Amino acid sequence: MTAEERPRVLVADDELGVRRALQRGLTAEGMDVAAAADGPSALRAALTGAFDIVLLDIMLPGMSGYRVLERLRAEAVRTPVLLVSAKDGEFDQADGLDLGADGYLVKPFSFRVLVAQVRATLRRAGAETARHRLRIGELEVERSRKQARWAGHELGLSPREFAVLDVLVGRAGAVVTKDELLRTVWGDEQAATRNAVEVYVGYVRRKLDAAGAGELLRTVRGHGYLITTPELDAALGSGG
Amino acid sequence: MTAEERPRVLVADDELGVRRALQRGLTAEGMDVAAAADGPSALRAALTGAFDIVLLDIMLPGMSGYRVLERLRAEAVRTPVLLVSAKDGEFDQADGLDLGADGYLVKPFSFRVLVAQVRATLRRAGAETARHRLRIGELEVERSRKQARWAGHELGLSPREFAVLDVLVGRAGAVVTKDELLRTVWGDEQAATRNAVEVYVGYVRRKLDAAGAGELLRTVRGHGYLITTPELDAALGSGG
DNA sequence: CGGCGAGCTGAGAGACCGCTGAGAGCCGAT
DNA sequence: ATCGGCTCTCAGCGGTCTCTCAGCTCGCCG
Repeated sequence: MTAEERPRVLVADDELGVRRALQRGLTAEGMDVAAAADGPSALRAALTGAFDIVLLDIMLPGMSGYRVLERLRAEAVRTPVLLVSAKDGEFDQADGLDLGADGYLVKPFSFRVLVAQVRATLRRAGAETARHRLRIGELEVERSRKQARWAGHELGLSPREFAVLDVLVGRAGAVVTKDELLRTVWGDEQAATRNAVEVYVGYVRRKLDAAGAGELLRTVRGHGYLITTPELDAALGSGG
Repeated sequence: MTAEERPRVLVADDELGVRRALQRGLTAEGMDVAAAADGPSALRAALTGAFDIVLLDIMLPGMSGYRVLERLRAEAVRTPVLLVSAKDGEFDQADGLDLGADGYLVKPFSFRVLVAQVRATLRRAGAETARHRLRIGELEVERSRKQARWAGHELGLSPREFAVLDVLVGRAGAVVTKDELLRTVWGDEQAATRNAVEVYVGYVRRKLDAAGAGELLRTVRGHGYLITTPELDAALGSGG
């Protein structure tokens, strides 16, 4: 597990100002930030497992932060979650921690405390729990087992193929260029050419097709490749 | 996770009343509690690694909680630490988390919040605690006796073979690479080559086969070896 | 409509991976 | 000294995987 990549943070808050501020601030701290404005979309985005940490406001429209957290844990998603609340009642805090939260922040919090919390939580979780299992729709990528499944059906990828899919899924919702794939999968020496990437994406595609995942891995002509879901589009697209 | 044993808690606080109260309360919650009244003795106790969690007051005679924590981490002791303080300044909190604390409590805290924090932290750390007797389906590995059995039938492994199986079983459900096995079984000097790992996995396999455990130890080409069972797959795949 | 460049793919060579049998070296027990 | 068990290396074998090449398709632009 590469040590210091850019951590991916999901911010779930109903106030546009908060989302904007956190997005700007955390980006400046070297993190990739996605945002969700309501409970259901926060849950959908978090369920993909594509994030290293979730900042979850408790009072969200559609579905409370508590219930989002509860559902997440019920689905065996172990992404670290920091609960954020304007309340400071002890009951809230105890309930949140019992539900499997990894920390608690009370509004108004200082940005410095927030960053320290996020960093500490990321450090604690390390590479082990975070983004251990990724889910994009029916696609499941289990890193500890080097296994990829579509609708429960094992794809049987070779190591290279798995590495390619892993990178794409890890950056789900964003276009990944061929050069990026070359760098991360083939290494910085870049022994291989870009065509190798095309060939391997082709292999992965064939196996996805065979399992029934037709249009999942898309080509964005002139830019690279993209794996996404509507949920992620929403979170990553709306800048706040 | 493993069945709930009694967690061992170290309480470091200079006020006798607080120590008494926590001792009584946490014991009633099913935990074993030890207490330290000053920094140096807290450090000495924590350095033993015999605790599952440390409640560390920041203002301690002889040595501040910060420095205790710092020394602990410097000595590579990773026991979870909850910092406790009367202060609520943001700087304290940020510093503590940066030093490697696992949580923060501000006095006066309610007992309910404390217990929730402790539980949450234990739960988080819990997965990695050592286990003595491992069971993977019909396979039983008894570490203290260096014995492995399949369906009650002793396998008769040599020390090396046992060590290999032990690592694999300890990581059941995840792929273990040959280099990882080399490091953990053969030691960091890596006197042996990767082929030695292949040879020993072969030996272990033969003995497992002889006992009737055919497909247990699988090869994941290009990645390493994997021991798993349908039950484990199910647990990791949904319930966690 | 024609041309260009981007991307896709079938074929194939060679490298690489993992397994195995044989056996050398080492050690403790007899 | 001899034996047997354990550890580990070596060489060789299938078999798979990786990656290049060349030809092809397709979308885009003028």
